[in-house]
Amino acid sequence: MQSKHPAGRLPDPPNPIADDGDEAHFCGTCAFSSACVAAGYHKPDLAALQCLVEHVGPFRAGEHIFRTGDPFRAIFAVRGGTVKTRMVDKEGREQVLGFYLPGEVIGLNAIYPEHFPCDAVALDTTFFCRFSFPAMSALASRIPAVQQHLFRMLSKELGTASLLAGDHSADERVAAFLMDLASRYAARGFSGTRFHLSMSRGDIANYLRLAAETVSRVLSRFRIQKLIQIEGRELQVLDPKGLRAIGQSLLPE
Amino acid sequence: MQSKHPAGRLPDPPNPIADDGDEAHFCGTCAFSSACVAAGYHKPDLAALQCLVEHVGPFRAGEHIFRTGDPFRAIFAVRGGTVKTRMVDKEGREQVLGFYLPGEVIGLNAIYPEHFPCDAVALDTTFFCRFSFPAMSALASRIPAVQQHLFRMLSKELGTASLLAGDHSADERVAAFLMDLASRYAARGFSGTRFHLSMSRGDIANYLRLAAETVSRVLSRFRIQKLIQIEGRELQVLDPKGLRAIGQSLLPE
DNA sequence: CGCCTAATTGAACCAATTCAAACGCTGTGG
DNA sequence: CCACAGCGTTTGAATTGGTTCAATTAGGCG
Repeated sequence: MQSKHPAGRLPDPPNPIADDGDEAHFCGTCAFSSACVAAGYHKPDLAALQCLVEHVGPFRAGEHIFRTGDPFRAIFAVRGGTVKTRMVDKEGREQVLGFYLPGEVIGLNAIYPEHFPCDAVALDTTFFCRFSFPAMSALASRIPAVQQHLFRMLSKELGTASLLAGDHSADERVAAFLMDLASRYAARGFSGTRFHLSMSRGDIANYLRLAAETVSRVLSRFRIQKLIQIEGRELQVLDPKGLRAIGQSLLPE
Repeated sequence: MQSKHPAGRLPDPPNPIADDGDEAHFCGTCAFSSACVAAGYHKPDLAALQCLVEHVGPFRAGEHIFRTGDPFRAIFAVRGGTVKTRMVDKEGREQVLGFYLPGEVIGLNAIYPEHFPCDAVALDTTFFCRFSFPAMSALASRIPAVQQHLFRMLSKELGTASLLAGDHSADERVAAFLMDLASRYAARGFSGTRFHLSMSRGDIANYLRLAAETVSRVLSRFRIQKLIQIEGRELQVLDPKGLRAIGQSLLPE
């Protein structure tokens, strides 16, 4: 996935969602694939699941998928590209809540308030599967696997605050952030050692509750220490063990 | 887990759950009350809901309701008392994840991993309703209101990270913490201006990512500024508007 | 080419931490 | 009954990691 043309301002989406003809393959990296499988690809249930999905996009860097206060009607699975969610307080200060990679889902935190409590902003060219939530819950009532999948996704997201937890040094936070990204990319079949940072240093810093300058300094230090290779936003993890060791107290296990 | 007499030192709990005879009234402050109401108090569904509930407790200060790694079988609604959830990293450092008051639910973050990812520790004498999660999901499939209620609880908890978000001063954090507690107490019918802090300064500090000394200093300052009255753990909010103003960027609205 | 924004790097500063000491409360044991 | 130990809390003084301010460099695009 991940558009073939990652850079921002292309006149037109390079590869409009072209693989619709091969749903089974397309869904392989989708957040709902396991639910689909559980529902059974050949049962009529699957038709219902397909039915409530809508492919949306492309959105380009800086565009909003939804905005704070928008009425909640659907959740979005990222098919390609990267998204940040953020809140903006009334003084205009931004607070980055998270980054979402292909296969991950945004909008779950809007179920309860029934309005989106945050903005979702594309960091590069992004595509989504849009799932009508009312239709999804109705389906969940009929198909236990779908219900279970929703419960699990929600519960999983509850465990995601860990990168921000605790009083940890800038080094720990940045190392843990990089390894978290790496493992999430790896989990979706991308390289876990070489990837593109779709977000700016400022976004990373904001997310980690650091200053952009601090993130820059830490990354420079990691490079000097041969933990990573980084040029602009192209990252290569040279010493995963070393990074993991630094960020260990913030990472799983 | 959940023995009636959890190894405690008291010969007997002061006020053993005495209101079982009046379920409807008892459930008034319960986290599931709205689901019960939606299910209809007089339908057979309600019987099913009652059926999967088990009253557990008392637990006394310091006792564990569940521990990291315990297999996930149930969620717990706090009936009385206060609970903290926490993680302990391998260096032995504690990380407080949250405090839970009567009417609130713990254990939702264990659905996905299928094991509790944290400890739950009683801060004072606590009682719970224990809901078998398999039974609960089965019921949710049959009763849309129950399913919706679970979705909403999960989603609501996703929005709870806000007190920790952002780079905010100690004053902002503490003020927001106090007002958050106040509003949660008020929402459950307790006083929102006078309440007991069941947790130590150290727990508050850990939760807010501050040092215990800092919390102590801020509280002292707030007292001098006549924002609060505080003696030990007995708190009275004298100037809710003032506190809210200080913590505004961390609080709803 | 030149503008604009992002990123890097250096130096000064500051809020919160750490270190340290004293106080108060509670439970224990002589 | 009182002395003592242990823990939580408060308060003061010194330290520091990260921020802020500032200047420079690099990169993308009209």
